[in-house]
Amino acid sequence: MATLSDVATRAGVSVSAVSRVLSEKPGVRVSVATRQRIHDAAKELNYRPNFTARALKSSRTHAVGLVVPGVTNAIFAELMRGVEEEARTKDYMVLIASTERLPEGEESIPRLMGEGRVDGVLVQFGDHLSGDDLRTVTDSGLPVISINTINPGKGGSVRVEDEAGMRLATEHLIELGHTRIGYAGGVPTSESGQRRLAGFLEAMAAAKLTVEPELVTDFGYYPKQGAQALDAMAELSTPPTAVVVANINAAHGVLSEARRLGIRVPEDMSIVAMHDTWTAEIAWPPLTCVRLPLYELGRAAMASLWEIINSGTAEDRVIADPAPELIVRESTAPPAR
Amino acid sequence: MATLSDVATRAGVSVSAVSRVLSEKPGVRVSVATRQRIHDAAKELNYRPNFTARALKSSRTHAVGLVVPGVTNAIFAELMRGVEEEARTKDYMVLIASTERLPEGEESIPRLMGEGRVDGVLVQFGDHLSGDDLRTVTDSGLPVISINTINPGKGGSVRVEDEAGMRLATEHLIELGHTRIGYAGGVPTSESGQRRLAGFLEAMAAAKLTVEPELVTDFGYYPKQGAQALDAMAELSTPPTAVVVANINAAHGVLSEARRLGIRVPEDMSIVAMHDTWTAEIAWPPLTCVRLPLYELGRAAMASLWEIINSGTAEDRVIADPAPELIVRESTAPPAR
DNA sequence: TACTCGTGAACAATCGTTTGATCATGCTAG
DNA sequence: CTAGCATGATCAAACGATTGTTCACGAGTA
Repeated sequence: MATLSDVATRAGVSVSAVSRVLSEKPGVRVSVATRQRIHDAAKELNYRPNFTARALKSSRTHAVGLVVPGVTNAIFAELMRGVEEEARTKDYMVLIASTERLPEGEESIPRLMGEGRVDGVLVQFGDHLSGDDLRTVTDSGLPVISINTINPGKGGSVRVEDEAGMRLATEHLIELGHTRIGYAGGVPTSESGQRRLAGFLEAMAAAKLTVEPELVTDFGYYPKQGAQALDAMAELSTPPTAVVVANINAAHGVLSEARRLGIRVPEDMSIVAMHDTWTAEIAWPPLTCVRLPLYELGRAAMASLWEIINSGTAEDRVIADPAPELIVRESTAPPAR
Repeated sequence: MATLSDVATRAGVSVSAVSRVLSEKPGVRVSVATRQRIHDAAKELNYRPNFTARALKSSRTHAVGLVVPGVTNAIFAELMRGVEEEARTKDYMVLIASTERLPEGEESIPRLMGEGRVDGVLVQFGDHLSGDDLRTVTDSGLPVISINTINPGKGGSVRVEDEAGMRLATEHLIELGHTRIGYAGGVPTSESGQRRLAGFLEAMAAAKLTVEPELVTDFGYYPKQGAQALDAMAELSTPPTAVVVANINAAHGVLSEARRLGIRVPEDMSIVAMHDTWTAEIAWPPLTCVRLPLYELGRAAMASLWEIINSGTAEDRVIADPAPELIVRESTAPPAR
């Protein structure tokens, strides 16, 4: 690896001259001739600025951390793609820190943040939003953008229109003629989970439909928990004719469980799910979903983080463009009647 | 952020004393009392070594790059989970670099590697293994482990038993009684693609079955290309009664296309796919798959990279434990007869 | 001629750690 | 009583880049 001083020697100038020329700051006084020699030398040696040195001097690493509950799900993938792409335009790199399967007493989050490895952090706590973790993150003093959760401390947040999305999903079922509608939600402590439930309740109320407590579950966002939710509803004396599932991963669980129980979808029961990932299309029946702009959420999150890094200002943003959209596939139909 | 010299001041000793004590090198001569004071001071100030400074001095960043074709697929997720977990045990961080949607002339790979950001790189080029990219990577002088491709230059590689896996899949269909078996493969330039095809051909040969060229396609590993493959086979005068699909993502495409064309799986056609991800279970019918140890592949890749970083030795490894395993679900059945 | 001023470039300190070299001290041995 | 030595700690030079300050030189002005 060629260093600045290698280039300097080859060009016959001082290190500082090289630094100034190559960093292209406005207002540097260097003659055209030297400038040229420096550029030539740099090219010949294939010079690349050493990132660690630069980071040490400037205390900017040009890297951000992305803390997510797990990497093996399509929702995360969409989000991450957005983050990655925006990061690229900002000349940033993304370090993934998954909180999945963290061994007890694991230190990776504090370490990621405390050692000056990153300029800021994007946090999406999933169902298991641990108070401790959250505090570690916000207390670190690093710029933080929290995804789908209003940041309790300082720091901005970015989220999607969960309520509107949920309303869309619920209204779709109502329009189809369903009146006995179940809700399979996430754990109640999660903020976005609360917003989704609110959206469901609003839509039901607007249609003057009653919501029986036994039809509202909150097991969680994973396939197994979706299955659990369906089990709970199936054993009721009169099960719902349609279920709104607050997360597509859980919806996949609902689907397999329905198959196991001999419940036909959509003939016996309609299913509509939150989030539209590519897995919705490969499911059977293909899932009717509400598409939330996850990719855009990722981009916005990274953009906000960049802003707060560079200007110190944190804002809470709601990503409303594109608006939540209902994608009708084959898991919903009018009630059997 | 407290620095070494902050700690030194508080403990009333020199910076070097602190450094030596905290880095716990064997054979440092420091009195118990001083040692104690240093530890106390460090704790009180919540000292954490600055990563950039350390990296600059030691030219070790304790980070590795993971270059993958794309992040939005379950195969990658498995792999990455393995890499991540192994990295954690080695006290390393993982930087993701996706080659997906790289704008023309994008420099992110050379930059990732050339600027001393990472100590080594894990590369998995997918279908689009670009010669240039590969060269950039191997020429950089950085430790490199290539995943599923024997490294053309120096540097180790790590792969799974593609042939054996493919044989397993093919034999399953043969045992079910199929004789006219199609093969939907990846692009022919990929090494693992060649190995898979070889495995298929071996199994067919061993059973003394003929392989008609028109039944062997090589469109690629993505859903759309799987669909293409099925289209090509469906328009033959006598389509195959079973198809081996060299990648589960492509198999999902095959499945939807089959539905579109009115081909029932497995009644009209059996499908067996390579790779067993969670999406196999949510598909309809659930896909019969061959499970390759992708998670273990990830771990092994990271472990190998770590070795080459620390000892300079590169080895080519084949991950054979656990062995490829056939997971029979509902996409395969005896031929219609 | 002496002075100022603008220009182009070099000097040198700094970021936080690591680490070989050095030094002060008290003790043992000759 | 002093040379020799182990011990415990400090000094100081890096690592590679950035950046405020200084310097040398020639042109322009009084």
